[in-house]
Amino acid sequence: MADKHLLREVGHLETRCEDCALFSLCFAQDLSKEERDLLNTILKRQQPVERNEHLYHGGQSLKSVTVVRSGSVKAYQLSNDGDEIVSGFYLPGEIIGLDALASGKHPGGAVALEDSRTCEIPLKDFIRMLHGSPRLNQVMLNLLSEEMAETRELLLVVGRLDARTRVALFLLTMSRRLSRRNQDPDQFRLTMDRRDIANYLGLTIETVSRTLSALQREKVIEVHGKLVNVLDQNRLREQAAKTVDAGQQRRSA
Amino acid sequence: MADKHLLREVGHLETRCEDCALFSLCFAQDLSKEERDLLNTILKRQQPVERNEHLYHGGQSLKSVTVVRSGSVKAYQLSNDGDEIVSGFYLPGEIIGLDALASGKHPGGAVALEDSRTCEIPLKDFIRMLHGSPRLNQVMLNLLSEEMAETRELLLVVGRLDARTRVALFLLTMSRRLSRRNQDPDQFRLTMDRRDIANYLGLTIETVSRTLSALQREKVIEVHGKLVNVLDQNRLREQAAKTVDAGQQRRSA
DNA sequence: CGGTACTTTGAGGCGGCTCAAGTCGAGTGG
DNA sequence: CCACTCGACTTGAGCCGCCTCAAAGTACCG
Repeated sequence: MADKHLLREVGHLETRCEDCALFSLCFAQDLSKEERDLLNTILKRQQPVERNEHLYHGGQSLKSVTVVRSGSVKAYQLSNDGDEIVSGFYLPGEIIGLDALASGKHPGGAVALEDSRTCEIPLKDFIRMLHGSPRLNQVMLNLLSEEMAETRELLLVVGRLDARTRVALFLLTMSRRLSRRNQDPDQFRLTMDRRDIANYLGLTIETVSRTLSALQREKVIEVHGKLVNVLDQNRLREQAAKTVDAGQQRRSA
Repeated sequence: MADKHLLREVGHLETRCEDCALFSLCFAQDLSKEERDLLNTILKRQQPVERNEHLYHGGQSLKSVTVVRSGSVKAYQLSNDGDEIVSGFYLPGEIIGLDALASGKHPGGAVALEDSRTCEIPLKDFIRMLHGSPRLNQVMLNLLSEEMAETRELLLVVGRLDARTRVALFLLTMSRRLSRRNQDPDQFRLTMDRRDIANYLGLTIETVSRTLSALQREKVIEVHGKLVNVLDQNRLREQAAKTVDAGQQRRSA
């Protein structure tokens, strides 16, 4: 705990956004030089979050705009009956909790999947920046509608694709996102457990596990717990592209 | 066609936003008086759209911000394999195609489900207003994140609930939305066909039909083609609230 | 009225859920 | 360092809901 507070202080002293390794992935790159200078003075960098620690809870009011600096974060909502619905996973460079921008209240919660760090802009400062910068507004609208597109994509995946396709798509997406962060696209560690994956994909734990095993049997991937080794990108892509057609579902259209 | 052009002209002459019957449902109510005065001068009112006519196609660039004035509209996206994915239905007072605000290009298309009318703000004018009005920015962010919340809701519905619950929720939602527009919440006409409903809910036509029939057999509703008569709001709500638990799915959480 | 598109209804099969045992792996205490 | 434990993951058997395929019924429009 003492450590933590120490680190929070140290954060201020760190690099400027322009020098951050994640700059090319961060929304800060879309700002003008002046805006970034301002940002550099107010940004609280490298805030540590422990594994399983909440960044915020559902219903809580938005305190700051948060970018994942390292580690990974799970976002979820609660259904009417209190079930957790995993709505997304966030990797370094991505902004968390944008959906609270409008109402000022987080519709769901966010938890660190591993020890992580974040950069935070206090809401007050952020709002002030928003008022002064049409460009920042544009950037935010962009981010929101990007996330919108992603959610729509997930809608398609979760509602209409068979289990094998969902899992394949999940692996591919993770691979792609991780590789943009300088990790090996063919060998990575999933930071979330099977429960979270299943929940995210709208499947059961058992089905996810079985599907992973099947893909391994077919030498498309290798799995050892959270470690994934993609043996055959192409065939994995095929699985993901089958989109529908096979199993059930299709008609419509 | 001649008629149509005539009407487009006449549109300009109509009422001001403040006098519109839909004012309380329209985003215009959130603007300041000055902003609204400006809006009144640039808004193209009551643009007619024929049944099955497209408001825009996927990939097309955003020409104007559009509010449904009367009738109803279906929004859809195309999946990789060209399947239609119905992403929403829009009723009078609702804004269409906001998800194109960021990129400037519509990710999907929109078609009128019946002869309808719209109010349109040419994009140029709208952008100009955005630059001059932090408030309008806020309103837009609000609308976008509202739509985000809705899509997330749909995600839950489509991915995790059984057919009966999905259909019940759909009916309830339509009922609620229509009643806010001064229509009888217990007796209404669905403007979309079974195919669209099924697609929207991630089900097949047959399943939707069977479910409606079942609800009718149980005297919860009465259906005659597109006409729906809710006989027992409470029991319909029960069906929708069962959320999961019954059939399959649940675990997670 | 005949055609076409939409809707309903039925029979059957399959994917994924449920329930129920394992197996594995990391952390703990003897 | 090993035995133990507890949670995470895997695997299997069986069942159920929804999809598929097929055909009949119904409404709308020329």
